Amino acid sequence: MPSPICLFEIAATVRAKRERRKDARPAELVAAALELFVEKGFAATRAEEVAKRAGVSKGTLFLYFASKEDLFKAVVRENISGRYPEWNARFEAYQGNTADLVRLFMRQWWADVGNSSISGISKLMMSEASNFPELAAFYQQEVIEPGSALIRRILQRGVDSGEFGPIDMKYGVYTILAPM
Amino acid sequence: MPSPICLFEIAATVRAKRERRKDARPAELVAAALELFVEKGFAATRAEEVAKRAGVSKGTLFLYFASKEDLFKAVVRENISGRYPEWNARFEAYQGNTADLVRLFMRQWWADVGNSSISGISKLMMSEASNFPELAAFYQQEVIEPGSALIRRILQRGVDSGEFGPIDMKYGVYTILAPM
DNA sequence: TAGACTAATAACCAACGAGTCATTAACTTC
DNA sequence: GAAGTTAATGACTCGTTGGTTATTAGTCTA
Repeated sequence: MPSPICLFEIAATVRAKRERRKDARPAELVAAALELFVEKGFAATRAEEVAKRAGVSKGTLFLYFASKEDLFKAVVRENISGRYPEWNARFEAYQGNTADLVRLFMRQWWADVGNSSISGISKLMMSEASNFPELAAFYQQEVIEPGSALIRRILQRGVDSGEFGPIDMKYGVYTILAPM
Repeated sequence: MPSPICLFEIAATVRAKRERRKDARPAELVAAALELFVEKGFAATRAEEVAKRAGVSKGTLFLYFASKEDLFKAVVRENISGRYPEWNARFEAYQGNTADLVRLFMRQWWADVGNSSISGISKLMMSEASNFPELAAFYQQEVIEPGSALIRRILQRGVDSGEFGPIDMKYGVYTILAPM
């Protein structure tokens, strides 16, 4: 008697059970977590659900991430703060005038973050920060501060080159950051 | 030896323990719940916390409300849908031109809802609707639909009296509702 | 193919929070 | 002030979820 056909196995994306793919798991888990966190919020997302969407068991999730908060941090690093080095490098290398640089920067941000599901992460932090002070502090120091610093350096460049008048840096940074 | 002074009893608002105030409890619980729901969201707010802020035990909360969702519904009724009858009556009684009525209506809404913590409830529903379909349906039918109906009647009045051109009602309602 | 190594799992545990209920004590009535 | 009524409590249950671990089974080497 032939073994019965499992409908799930027809889907191209389906994989055998208990497959060992150590190097692919973290990225897949982070991707699943991003989707679910944005969709339902951090607190409302169940660890087991993330695991299921990534095609593994809950135990496997905790094999790669020490806690749910740790998983969240990985999502942020992978999608936001991990991009700062590249952005910083691009800023250092830039040759044109600063007004164009500001425009370039904001377009880049929109393409990489604002226009995708990643922007949901910032909204998330806004509403859940009070319930997860640990994560709020992490986000502040890993995302907000480096981002502000980059903007400040760009503005300072404009001031130094005489393109911009002397700006109050604090307000200048907020002016750029607010629409984001 | 005189009994020691309890600092808490100095505050004017503090009340004796186990006070029996059946008629005041529901309103106090609803007020506490509104604060906390807006502050932390529905799911993240603990029933016991609401009770504590209202100065009663958790058991007392469930003496007056069958469930946490029921408490939420009471908050919505008390602060939003409960005001529709008055608003409807004011609309029926209104004598002037419809453009002014629209302005009046929006100012009223801003004064009663938009400008206070109650507007937090709508934001709340937006983000938590997917996790609490029961509440989403309630909100839709108790708040959104009557609200839309009222706006529609106001616009229809303008069309009937010849003040407004023939509007597509669906878009007209959204145009008013969106900024709210 | 036997055996070592380890990725993956599923059963398990502890903490927490919604909702319940037997008990307590504040009022009312006689 | 004794007895009856009921508002209020806090200790309890039960389901859920973050996190752990003993066991299972792929993979690699000899």
